[in-house]
Amino acid sequence: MELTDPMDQLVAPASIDDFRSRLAGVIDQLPRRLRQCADHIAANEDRIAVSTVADLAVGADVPPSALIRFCQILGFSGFSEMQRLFRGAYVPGWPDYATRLADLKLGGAGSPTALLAEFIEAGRLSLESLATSVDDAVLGRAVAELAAADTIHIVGLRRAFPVASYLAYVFENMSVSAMLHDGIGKLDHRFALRPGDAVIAITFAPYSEETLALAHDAADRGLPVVALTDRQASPLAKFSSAVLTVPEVDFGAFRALSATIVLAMTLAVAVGAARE
Amino acid sequence: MELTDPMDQLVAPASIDDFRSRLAGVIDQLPRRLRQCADHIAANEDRIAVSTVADLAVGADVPPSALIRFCQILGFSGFSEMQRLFRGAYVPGWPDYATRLADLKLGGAGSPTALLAEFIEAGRLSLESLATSVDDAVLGRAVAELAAADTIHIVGLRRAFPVASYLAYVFENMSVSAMLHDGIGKLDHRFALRPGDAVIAITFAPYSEETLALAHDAADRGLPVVALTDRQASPLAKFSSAVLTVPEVDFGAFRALSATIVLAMTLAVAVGAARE
DNA sequence: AGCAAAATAGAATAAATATTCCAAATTGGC
DNA sequence: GCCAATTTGGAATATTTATTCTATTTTGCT
Repeated sequence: MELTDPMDQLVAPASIDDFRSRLAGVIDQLPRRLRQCADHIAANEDRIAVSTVADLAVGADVPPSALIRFCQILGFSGFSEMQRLFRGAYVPGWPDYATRLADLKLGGAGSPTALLAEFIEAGRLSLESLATSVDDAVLGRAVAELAAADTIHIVGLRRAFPVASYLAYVFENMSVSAMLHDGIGKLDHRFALRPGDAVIAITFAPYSEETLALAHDAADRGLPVVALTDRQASPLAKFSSAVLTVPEVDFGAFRALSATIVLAMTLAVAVGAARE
Repeated sequence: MELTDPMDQLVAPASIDDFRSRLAGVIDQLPRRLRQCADHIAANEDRIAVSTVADLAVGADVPPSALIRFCQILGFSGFSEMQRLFRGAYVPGWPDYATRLADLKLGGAGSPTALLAEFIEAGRLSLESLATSVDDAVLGRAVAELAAADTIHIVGLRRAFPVASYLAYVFENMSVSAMLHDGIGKLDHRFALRPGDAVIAITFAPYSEETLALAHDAADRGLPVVALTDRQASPLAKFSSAVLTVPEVDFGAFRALSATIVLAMTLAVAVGAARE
């Protein structure tokens, strides 16, 4: 085979699909060693992002240099470039997103329209990421627990308050007995939480003391606590029976709540439906 | 914090769960920089396997050495060992958003995950149409008017209340003087609205009387009123100086606020930026 | 079988990446 | 407001990892 075919050299595959079709195009005119590379790579596409040349070479049972020649035949400059494609394709857009937003300095932000475009993009990505990250089993458990409860207590302050109030609104519309704790009358937790009730606690870093306290209190009394939070290691996780995490992109101190609101709405509507 | 606690040094976390609980155990006794590492790592667990120290350090906004110290506190010998753990457990999530969404829908009509898929889709559509439907000129005018105001009055009840409270939160964080009218003390409009102030009114069909009344009142006194509503023919349009419409896609009887929240955030951040 | 063209292995080198270390800055206790 | 202890940043270094190069082997052709 002609290794220096100028056609192949010109440009590297720009997407995984591109990569696949290019691989399919050459695979059966490759000599033995390179064929081994192709086979092993094709069979282990999902490990390219996290492997070294040496790892893959051992797997394919070829010397490292063969693997690199193989990458070059596909149009990459070397293994690193191919790996970059696979690393970047995984949850596309996320890697440099936080950085991009961070670069958008508040003072230097362009027109409101440009800002809007950024936030729309952030919201879109958050929703996509929500789709792939939600744990069906946990969501199901959360719905079941809330559906079985007498009264649902909702607590979420500061940044989480809009979500909490939205939940309260939807529950009310569905005639589900719910109580929104807004932290104004701070003493009422202990009297309001009754056996048979359940709690939805919403908080993001920096976690609000009052929210944690109420959730803690409820857990101590054996009530189910559903957590809507930003990560598994959240302090809420310690005393929650179901932890739902929402991957949301921050902008400075601000957080677009698109994904959180959508998840909250799902929870509320599913609970309402389950009660009928 | 004692960095050389012998307990932590002894053995590296053996699993991701182990890692998470160890992280949760130390996270709130870490000093500033290390705390940043912890936050960023926790929020980007899924990228550890495919990132370099430098990448993550940039994301966390710390020097690389801080990140490595952080890994060591968790019990690893360094970053590489931590990465090894995540590479082993790595299962690529791939850009299979579409597939995943389809799977969710298949969860069976009525199941929480099927619902979630529908809401995510509705949210995405709303955001996309927001991008194309916003009138730059109107948005610019709204920002200018609000930026010039002394105090910004925010009114939005029922379904719109989460958006209003979100605006109030963001303004507060940006030290913009704002007042959230929650309809509890209904008499105060007339005394609160002062010359030089401006109003953001948010309402969707069926339009809330109180919101319209406050907006009307403000317009009568010559204050600028920015409307966030669902269509140009909204009753708010009559007495608003800038009408921003949000094309929110309904799913059944329910409306997600994804696009509305994003537009509100843009407004708030742009106003905050313009004030500096 | 003999020759030219292509392919290969592995050692040598280059590049990238991780880690250490210590002077400087910060924090907390008094 | 000072001192001791802790934390931090970044330059220097060590290590790992990728890539190139070339002598050697294999292949395909006559």
